[in-house]
Amino acid sequence: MRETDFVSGFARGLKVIEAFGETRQRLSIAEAAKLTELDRATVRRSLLTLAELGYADYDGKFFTLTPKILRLGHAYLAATPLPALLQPHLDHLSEKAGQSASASVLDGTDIVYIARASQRRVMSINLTPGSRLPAYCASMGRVLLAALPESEARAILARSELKQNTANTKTDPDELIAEFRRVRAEGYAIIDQELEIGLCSIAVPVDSDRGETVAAINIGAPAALVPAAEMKERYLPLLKETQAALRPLLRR
Amino acid sequence: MRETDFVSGFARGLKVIEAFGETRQRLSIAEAAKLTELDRATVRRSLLTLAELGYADYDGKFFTLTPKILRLGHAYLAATPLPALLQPHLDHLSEKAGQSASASVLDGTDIVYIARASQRRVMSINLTPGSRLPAYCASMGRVLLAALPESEARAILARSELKQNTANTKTDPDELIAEFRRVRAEGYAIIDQELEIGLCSIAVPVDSDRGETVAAINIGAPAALVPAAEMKERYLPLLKETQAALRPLLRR
DNA sequence: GACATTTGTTCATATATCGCACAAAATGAA
DNA sequence: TTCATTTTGTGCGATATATGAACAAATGTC
Repeated sequence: MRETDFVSGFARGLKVIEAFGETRQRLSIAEAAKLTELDRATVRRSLLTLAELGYADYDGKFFTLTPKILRLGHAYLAATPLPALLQPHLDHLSEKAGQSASASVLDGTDIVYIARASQRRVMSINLTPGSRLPAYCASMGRVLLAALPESEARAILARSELKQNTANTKTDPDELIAEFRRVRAEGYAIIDQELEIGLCSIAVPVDSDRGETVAAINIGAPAALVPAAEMKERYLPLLKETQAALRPLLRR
Repeated sequence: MRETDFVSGFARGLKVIEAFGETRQRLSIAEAAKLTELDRATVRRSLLTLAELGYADYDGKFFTLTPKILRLGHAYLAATPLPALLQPHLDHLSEKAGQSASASVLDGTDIVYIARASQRRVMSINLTPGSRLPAYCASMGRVLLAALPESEARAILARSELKQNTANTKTDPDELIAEFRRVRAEGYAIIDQELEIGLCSIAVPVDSDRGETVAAINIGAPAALVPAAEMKERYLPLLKETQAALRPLLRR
């Protein structure tokens, strides 16, 4: 790609949108400039552009994103066949298991939820399509990382912030790589309260008919109800069933 | 705003992202140019920029969005307190009613779902945060339009594609405006299979402590289980209860 | 209230992007 | 195959944007 095939004003604007997040619903020009490491004048122009287009509101001091910004992410969810294809299977899976079922794909060091059928809330955080979790400590993340060449998985771990979320959280890269090998060999990953106390989950890969892993699906359950030791016998058969049902549908 | 406070390259890029949607998961440069009415060279640069940043994949012929694009919409969902604040109330509402409960806001002629607690699937389409429905034929849409000055509501109707989805769908602007008056007076809207055969829903506004309508919440139910005539007595008290609980939480 | 900081805005100019026109390549029909 | 049509890639002049400094305004501190 040539130098001139890159629209830096566009790239800068996207960076500004991403500066909003978590606890940052309102950003001043200076704050956004600091977060994006762009010039204040540049950020100001991007924010005013967003406001002009209705993607942001501006009260003269702070900018906030408007729901119109959801059109952008929705373009993906509506445009990609995968979420729509997975959804009915997750519904079925969730009903049979009596627990929440989700599907996700990898984006950098995170997994991104692309579909979900929730039974009840067991996590402190609310997961919806678009939600992100660190891959290294999520069951679907383990499955997705295990599907990569080991060098790539290691590179992603190197870029990850390996936080000790709970006493159970594995944070040693070598230990994680070993776990990926086990996941590859046995075809599933189980997380026992590594992300959040009280939450267990089990995941399997979703493979296309060519054998490429295109996503992961999981079932999450409260540890109080379903001890980690029981996750496998209770849910793995259901997950495998769903996996098998999906495979012929995924032509690549 | 001055002419030079607008980054047209950014605006053009956002338009390109929105060109993806519904049945358009893969776009060639020429297709995207047609949809956006932008110059091919411009669209090409925007698409290559998206690809370079990892927001899109490019196989040399077609571009597809990647899940990274969800970061943009997620910036809103994570940044805005409203969805997180509503979610537990929707969970509670949904459990008490035994039906799906949702919350939405207005974006142009559409309502946009910002939170949802689903019990089981009753609609043919899958609704998640970011999903959009035409406002004129959705219960939450009626509530949100009713909250606007009548001239504004009429302007939105004029821009809407008033489609006859079912035999029940109201499409006459005057009839709709009259219905908005009733909604304002009585404080709720009921939809009896106007969007989809077999689906009823009832919605109320979510008002801030200053009395501004900031969102709408609803309960949807299969018409076979809950006839429209029963929606009010069964669910309106629950909705009103939730509405009252939310009001003091919404400081503006 | 006065001072020091931070923030927002403007401006001139160097730089990058746009859209056109044309070239090259791919596609499809006969 | 050939030819027509469509699609994609590229060079260039005209136009729009980014930059960083300077200034103005607002904010915070003592």
